[in-house]
Amino acid sequence: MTKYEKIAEDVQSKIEQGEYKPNEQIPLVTEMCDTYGVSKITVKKAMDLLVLRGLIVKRRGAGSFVKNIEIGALQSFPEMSSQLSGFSADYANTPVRVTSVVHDFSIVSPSEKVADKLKITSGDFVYQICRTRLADGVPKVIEYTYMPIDVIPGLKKEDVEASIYHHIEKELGLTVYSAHRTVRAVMPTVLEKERLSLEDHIPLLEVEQVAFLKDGRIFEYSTTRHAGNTYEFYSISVRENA
Amino acid sequence: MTKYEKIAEDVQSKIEQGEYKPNEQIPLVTEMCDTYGVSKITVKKAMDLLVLRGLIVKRRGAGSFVKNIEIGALQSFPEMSSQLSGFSADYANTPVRVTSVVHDFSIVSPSEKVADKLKITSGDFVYQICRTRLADGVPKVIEYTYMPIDVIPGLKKEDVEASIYHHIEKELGLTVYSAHRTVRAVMPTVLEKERLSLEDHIPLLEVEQVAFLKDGRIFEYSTTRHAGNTYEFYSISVRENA
DNA sequence: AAGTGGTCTAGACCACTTC
DNA sequence: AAGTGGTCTAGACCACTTC
Repeated sequence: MTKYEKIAEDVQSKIEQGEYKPNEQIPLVTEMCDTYGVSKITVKKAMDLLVLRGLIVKRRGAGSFVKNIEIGALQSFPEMSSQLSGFSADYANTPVRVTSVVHDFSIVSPSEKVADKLKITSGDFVYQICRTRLADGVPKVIEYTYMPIDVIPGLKKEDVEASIYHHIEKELGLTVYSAHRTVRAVMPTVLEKERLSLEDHIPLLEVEQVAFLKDGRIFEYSTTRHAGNTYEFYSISVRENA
Repeated sequence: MTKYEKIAEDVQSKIEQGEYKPNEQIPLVTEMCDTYGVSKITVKKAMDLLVLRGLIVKRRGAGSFVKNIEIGALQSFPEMSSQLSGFSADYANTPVRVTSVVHDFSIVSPSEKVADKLKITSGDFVYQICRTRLADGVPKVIEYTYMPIDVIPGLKKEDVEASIYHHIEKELGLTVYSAHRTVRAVMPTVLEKERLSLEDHIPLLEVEQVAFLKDGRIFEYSTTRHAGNTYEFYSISVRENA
C-alpha cells in the first residue's frame, strides 16, 4: 500500500469513528505533512481520494472540511459507488446467503449487438449466461451476461452457480478495472416477473454494463434487472477541478 | 486553464477526432513531456483525468491506450456522467427548446425528512418547487426541489420558470461542486402520469439528490422522476488505484 | 497581510511489462 | 535488460479566503 493510500485510510477511519465530525475542518496540509512525515503533494493526493469518495470538500484559502452527510451511510457508500465486484461481493460482509438459479449457461455465436458491445466479430464465441440471484432465498435480480471465451477461459458451471468474479480475479488472476454503465427504468417481462416473484406493476431498474480488465480488454457485456423495490443505484459526482 | 487541463483537452480532442483510435497506444509520458514542455507529473495528472472520464487505460510497464469504446458517444458521455448542471444544460448545445411548467413555487417550513437531507432545522425556511420540464413541448421529467432560502437568496418566479442553476451560478456567483445521488425505478402517481402524458404501465427513473456548493454548504435536495422511455443515467466507474 | 490549498518542476527511486 | 508508468520529495510560485 502506498503512503497516500495509508493516509487516506487513516483520515477516512477518523471520519467514520467520529473523530472528525461533519462540517468540521480537518488538519491543514502542512500539519498532515508533519504528522505523516510526507511531502505536501502526497497529502494532497490522499485527500483527493477522499474528495472522489464524497467524504470531504477542499476550499483553497480556507482548509478542508468533512462533508455534511450521514456518517452511518459511509460504510456502504464508497463501495457501492464503484460497484466493480459483482452481486456476491455486495453481501460479502453480511450474514446474507447468496445463491443463484442458472437458467442458461451456454457457448454461442454472439448477436450483432453483443458482438458490437464486446468489440469482437460474430466469428468469436461467447458465454451466454442467464441467472437469477437470490439473497437469503429471495430473488433480487436477473442477470444476462455475455463474455468472450478467449478473454475468460475455463468458466465452469460451478463458477456460474457461485461467483463469476471470483473465477476472474482469483482463478485467472485478472483485475476488473472499470465499467461503463447505463441505467434505466423498465417493466419486467412475463418470465422475469415470474422469476423474481413480483407483484403486478413493479418496475425494474436495468443496468446495462460494458466492463473492462486492467489490461484494457472488454471482458463482459451484461444487463441486470433489479426488482425496483429492493435495489438502489448510488453515484457521487464531483467537479473535476476540485 | 491549467497546463494539465489543456493537455487533457488536447489528447481528448485527438481521440474524438480519430487521430488516436480505439485500442491504439497514445504517446509515452516522456514524449508528451517534450511535446507540451512540461514535467512528467503534469502529464500524469492530465492522463488521470482522461482515465476518470473513461477514455483511456494506463498500464504500468506497457503504455497508455485508448479504450475500445464508441467514439461517437464521447461527446455526451463525459458530460452526462458528472451531470452537475441541471436539465437546461443537457440541451444547451442542441436546438431543443426547454420550457417549464411550474406547479408550485412557495416558501415553507421543511418536513422532517427534507430538513434532515438539507441538514437544517425545521425552523429554517426552504423553497418548495415542483416543475415539469419539457423539451420541445414534450414533458420529460418532474422535479421536486427544496433549497434553503438562506443559501440561495432572491430566487424569483422567472428563475424557476427558466433555469435555477443559472440563478445560482450566474446571479449569485456560487459554484455547484458535487452531488450524492440515489437512483431507483418507480411507478408514476396518477398526477405524474397526467403531467408527463404517459401511457399505462410506463415506469419512471427516480433520481434523489443532495447537492453541495464549492464552499461545502448543501444547497439542494431534489427528487426528479424521468419518463422511463426517454431517459438514461450514465455512470463510469474506475478502480481508484488506476 | 497572513494563511490556505493548487500547480508545477527536476529528479530519485520503484513496480511492472515486455523482450 | 530495457522500457514503461507510479510514487515521492523539496521547494518555488500562484490563486484564493479570511481578517
